[in-house]
Amino acid sequence: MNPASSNPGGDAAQGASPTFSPLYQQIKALITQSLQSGEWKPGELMPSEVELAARFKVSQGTVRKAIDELSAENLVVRRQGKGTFVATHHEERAHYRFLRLMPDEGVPHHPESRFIEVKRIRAPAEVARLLELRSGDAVVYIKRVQSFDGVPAILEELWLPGQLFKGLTAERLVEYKGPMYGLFESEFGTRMIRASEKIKAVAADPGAAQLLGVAEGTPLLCAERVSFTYGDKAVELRRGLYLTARHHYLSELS
Amino acid sequence: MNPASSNPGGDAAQGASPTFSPLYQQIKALITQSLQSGEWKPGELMPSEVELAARFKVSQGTVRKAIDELSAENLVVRRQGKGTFVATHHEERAHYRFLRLMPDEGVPHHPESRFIEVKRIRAPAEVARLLELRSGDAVVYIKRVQSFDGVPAILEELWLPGQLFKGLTAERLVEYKGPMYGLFESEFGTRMIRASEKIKAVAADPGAAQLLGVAEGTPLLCAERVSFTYGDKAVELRRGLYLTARHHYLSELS
DNA sequence: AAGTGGTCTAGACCACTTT
DNA sequence: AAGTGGTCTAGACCACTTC
Repeated sequence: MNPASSNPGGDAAQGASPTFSPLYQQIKALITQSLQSGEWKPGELMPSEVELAARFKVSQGTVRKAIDELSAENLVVRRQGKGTFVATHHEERAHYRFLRLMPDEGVPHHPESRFIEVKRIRAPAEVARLLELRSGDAVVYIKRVQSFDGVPAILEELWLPGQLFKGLTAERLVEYKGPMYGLFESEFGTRMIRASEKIKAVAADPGAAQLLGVAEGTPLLCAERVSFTYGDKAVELRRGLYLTARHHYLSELS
Repeated sequence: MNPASSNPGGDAAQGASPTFSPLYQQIKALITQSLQSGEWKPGELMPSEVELAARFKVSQGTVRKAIDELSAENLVVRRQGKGTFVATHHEERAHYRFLRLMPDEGVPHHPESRFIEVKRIRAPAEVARLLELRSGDAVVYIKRVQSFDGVPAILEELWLPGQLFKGLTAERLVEYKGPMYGLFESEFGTRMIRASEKIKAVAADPGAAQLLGVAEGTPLLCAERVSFTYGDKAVELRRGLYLTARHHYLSELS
């Protein structure tokens, strides 16, 4: 009678794929598609649960469970009495999800950037492999130093798929205020959803030592990050060297 | 009519506290108490949702939501068709939740331990502060080296509240096979629920260099961990020095 | 007053496991 | 066949926000 009871037969418009999934997972996938396609933009209010339930012809409870998971994955933000909003990098609370370097004392705050180099190059083999590109594809290369209160603490290199970041120039980076992920989201339509970091301890080479203002051989924390957007697509490679004299990398094991 | 509708008045046996919480949160707290008290032990099967619903006089859906959260926090494990089990450190899948050092190549596996020192001491001020003890309280101090395939990679020091780990000796540690957290859980009734790590890069001092078989000054990753049991009570301080030549610390940002 | 997400209930059926 | 967790629905009421 109701549409959901036909679920076991596979009622969704997903084509005749051999995999079945619960209704709420199918709804979640459909909502994710709308997020990815930009039907609702970052920061915007999404349709209410009741509207979505009507649109997908399922009960509100099913939509609710789908949105529950999207909320847990930080793709959307629920606000009681107001509605559900598309998550955005343009808010304080989102900033520290990807910035794990904390001061040993005092409250966290944002570093200032100084860009050393911004250019377009052909992807080296290693970069291409991690970004799932072909070796030689165009990538944007960025090198910058970040400082807290004028004291350098982070030396960072980034590689971004040239395809996705066509108009990215040094000027845009310099004039933009706020975290880079905000720029990527607003200007290039690419939102970072999650990331994975591999961390090592290394000795500062001459170049890093000079830029960070420390002695050659100083132990630095090296974090290699691969960031993913919708559909687990890799869209950023980042290698950061962190000076941990007065800061630490915070990792919550839960 | 039904017991839940009296919720807004505060129906639970929590005393006349000024804070109100949803019914499922109260149920969650009651279940957590039973877990903490050992009414159901690690690895054991818990009562079914239907039984718990009857016991607490709420609907199955409310118990379900409570257990959903406990499951998300890794306090319990659900298995369809079988039931809900109390989480335990005695299973492969639980081991890598607190062991983040991964080999750069190949599949993760467990290190072998060699204990350097095990003794009872008075807590230094810094240790006491982090473990929320009084300075001078008894603590168990452990120092060990861990190796992968015979190659040293981790130098670790631990401080544990003496109160909680009364019978902990070097012999117990040496004869016990498997992760220390399994020993703590089975023999001392203390389960680690979550932990917080502060990570820095440091230079190997003479002692560390000798034990890890590297040159003095070699960059090492230093992870200072505070672990918590039920009720967010700190019960372990651990300082690990990791050799990251062939391994890395894995951090998922999500 | 109206709309939103948040909680709670009750009942149905499904998928999986064990007896 | 019986029991378990997993999904789905429908309806009620609450807390919060806005008009």
